[in-house]
Amino acid sequence: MTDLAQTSPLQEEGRSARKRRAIMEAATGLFLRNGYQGTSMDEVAALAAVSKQTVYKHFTDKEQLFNAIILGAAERVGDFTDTVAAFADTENLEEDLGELARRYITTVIQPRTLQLRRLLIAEAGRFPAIARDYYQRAPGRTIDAFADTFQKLAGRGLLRIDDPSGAAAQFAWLILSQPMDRAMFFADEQQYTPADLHRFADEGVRVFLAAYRT
Amino acid sequence: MTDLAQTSPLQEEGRSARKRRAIMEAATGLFLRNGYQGTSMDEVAALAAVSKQTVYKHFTDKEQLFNAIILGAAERVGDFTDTVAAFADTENLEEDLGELARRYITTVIQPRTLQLRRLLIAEAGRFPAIARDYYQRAPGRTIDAFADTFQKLAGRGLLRIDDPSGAAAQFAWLILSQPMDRAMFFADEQQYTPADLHRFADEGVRVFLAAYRT
Amino acid sequence: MTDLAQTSPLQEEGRSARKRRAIMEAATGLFLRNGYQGTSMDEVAALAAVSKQTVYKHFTDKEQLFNAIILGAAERVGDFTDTVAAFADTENLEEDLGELARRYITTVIQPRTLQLRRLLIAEAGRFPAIARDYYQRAPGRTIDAFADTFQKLAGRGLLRIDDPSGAAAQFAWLILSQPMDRAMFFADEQQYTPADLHRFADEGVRVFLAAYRT
Amino acid sequence: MTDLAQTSPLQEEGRSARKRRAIMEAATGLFLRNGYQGTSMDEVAALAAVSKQTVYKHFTDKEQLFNAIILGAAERVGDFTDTVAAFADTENLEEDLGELARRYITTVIQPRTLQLRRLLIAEAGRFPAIARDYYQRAPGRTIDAFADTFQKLAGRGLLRIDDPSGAAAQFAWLILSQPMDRAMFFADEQQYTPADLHRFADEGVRVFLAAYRT
DNA sequence: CATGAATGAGAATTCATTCAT
DNA sequence: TATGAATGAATTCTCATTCAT
Repeated sequence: MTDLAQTSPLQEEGRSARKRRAIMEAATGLFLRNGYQGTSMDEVAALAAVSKQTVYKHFTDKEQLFNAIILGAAERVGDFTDTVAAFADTENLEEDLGELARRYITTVIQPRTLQLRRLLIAEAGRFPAIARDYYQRAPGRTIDAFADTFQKLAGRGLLRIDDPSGAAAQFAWLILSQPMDRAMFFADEQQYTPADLHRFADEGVRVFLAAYRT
Repeated sequence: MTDLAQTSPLQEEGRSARKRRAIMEAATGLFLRNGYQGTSMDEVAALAAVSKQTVYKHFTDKEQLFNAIILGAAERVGDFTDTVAAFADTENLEEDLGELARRYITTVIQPRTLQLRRLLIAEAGRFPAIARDYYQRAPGRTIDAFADTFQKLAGRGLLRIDDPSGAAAQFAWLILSQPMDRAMFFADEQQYTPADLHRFADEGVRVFLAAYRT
Repeated sequence: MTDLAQTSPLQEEGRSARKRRAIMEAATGLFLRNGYQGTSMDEVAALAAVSKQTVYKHFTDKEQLFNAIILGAAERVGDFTDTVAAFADTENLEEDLGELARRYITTVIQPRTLQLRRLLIAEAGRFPAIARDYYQRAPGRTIDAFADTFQKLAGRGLLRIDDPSGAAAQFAWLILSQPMDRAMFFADEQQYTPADLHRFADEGVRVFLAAYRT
Repeated sequence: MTDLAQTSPLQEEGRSARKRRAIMEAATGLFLRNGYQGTSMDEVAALAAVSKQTVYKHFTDKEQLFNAIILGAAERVGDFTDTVAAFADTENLEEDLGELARRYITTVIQPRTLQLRRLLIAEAGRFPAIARDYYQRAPGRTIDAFADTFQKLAGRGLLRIDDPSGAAAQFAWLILSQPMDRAMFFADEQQYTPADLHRFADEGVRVFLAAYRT
């Protein structure tokens, strides 16, 4: 009876939606690990424990499945813009920026995000539109948020900045580049401890403030 | 032996070596453009204008061919270490570092290098050893050279640096990150003019010196 | 029964019969356009807006569905026998035969009829029984009617005919062959205007009468 | 040694050409019997006793194979134009035209030709270009030859003809229609004896001459 | 040694038909 | 009764690799 209840029509999520979710989860894992060409529809169906037909009924073809997977994964990438915007009101520039940087790098340098990034770079030739899309959203949106915030801080006389966008990009990469670059080339291994990441954040903030603080 | 002598007695490079080169050139282009799985041995043979058997005579299998291609392409990536080392004797820190940065970014941000980088990131899961190898050499070696040079400059009292490796990495990425990141996601399009690149170099140098100059 | 009554007590045609009709209409169009193998049960169900199960409830399998479609379409092919029989009483042989021929060709050379003919020829190997059946009815029945009528006209001394069946077949094909043949090979295009068809009819009648009129 | 001689390089036809012929023969039989969709590339390879790869190396895809088969089969359809042209000099109109008609129907009403015709009609929707092509050549070319010859005979005062093309078409179909039509709907069975065919020819000639002889 | 053919598997996709709900 | 899912095979086409000539 309990078992039956799970599949009963009273559930909010129907059989169909459940299967669709199973397919997406399976495909996400496989695409992220093995890439587009390295993932077969058979594998997806098997891992999702559905028939190939069901996969094809939910997603017209492999390309559409890939698209859906990427969009889904990209959505789940944490949104950091609000946090960045809030920082514009800081009363303690150095400390708050340090804290922001630490949270930023900790958010971005996560296995899922890095795998997604690697996958998109790998498939940029085959799926230019998807790559472009992702590029503009992550970390593009966050960098834009930084640019806005830096401009406000410049308005408050706390920073001296000519080109907020350029400065924001410099800030972001000062913090992220080293672990990100390493992660791109080391697919499987564990990468960095939180302490490591904090150090990158702190060093990046130090350099940034040396150049841009009034 | 007599037979062979008849066919190419005067050639400096035997038929075999010539064909090997043809195969490598064909495979390099194809792998860089289409990736590992996107390149078939048939295509390689056809583009090199040799038979498939010849390909397999020279390279045991597709994996070995890929290895050879990557090593070959990586070697051809410009060596910048001497230039960096020479800079340790500078009499004009700001100007010379600016010039160095401009040459650095111009060297690195080249289609071939970028394609190679994308390819390696794409195949990092399938070929961890190759990716690791490349990571440590390029831009690793150049960054090491920067680290050495920055330490010498610190010794000469021109810079104030605790962690030369970290500072070198920051320097490199301050300059390269933005165009590099963009290039990773935009496979085909033209990317940046020399003037654009110079601006990245100049801005990077400015920030770096603000943080590290005595 | 009570339950059923609730769902459609007033309908003349039950839900079931309506769906059956929808399936047949959908299948007819698809089979005629795309052939037997070119039509999938999925398409049929989708176009008829019913579930596949419903299709299978009404028609055991694809073959039976095809059979039903052909029979239905063949029935709808215009019956010309009465018109032909009436002509036996003509008082004006040449003129009435011309008129008859014009109506004959106009009736036969119609998209639906031609598509059906092409379909049956295409599937004659797979469905010999159906093809045989259709062959004997259309235009077989009409030709038989012509044979009867020609014999009567011979009895009235208006024609001189030894083999009424043969003469009837000659008459029919003298009129139909050219546009029919063309239509078989040109699946999509518009074929002939009414004026064209009338010319074929007139020319056919002229030749026929030259050979068979007393 | 005898066996080896068959495959020696001294043969005019190389291995490759031999395989190509084997594939075409196999495919011709299968396509003619089972149609385009009813024939699988696996079957073709198996019947030709070659690997699927070999099939695909000779013919890019199924469509191209089909094209080649049709062209080959259409070429082998007997050319009747010379015979028809020679008839323009006849000294014995009725007898020679009868003889010509008998040879004509005997040539056309042959299993291979009929199968090819049925196949082309079946696939006219999928391959309009091929169907059009065939239509214009066979029996189009022969009918054109009849038209030329009839015109010459009219010039010699032996026939009275306004529209040579129309008369030629009438002539051809007067002779062919009945067995052709039957053959289209009866895919497998034996159809007509030579005597039957001669009767169709004679009757057709009789009617034609009644209408067109001076 | 090098070319064409073969192998044997695997990929994407589709189909007719049948369960289970 | 009718819907979505499942089944299981088939189809077109490609691939890496290996023989045979």
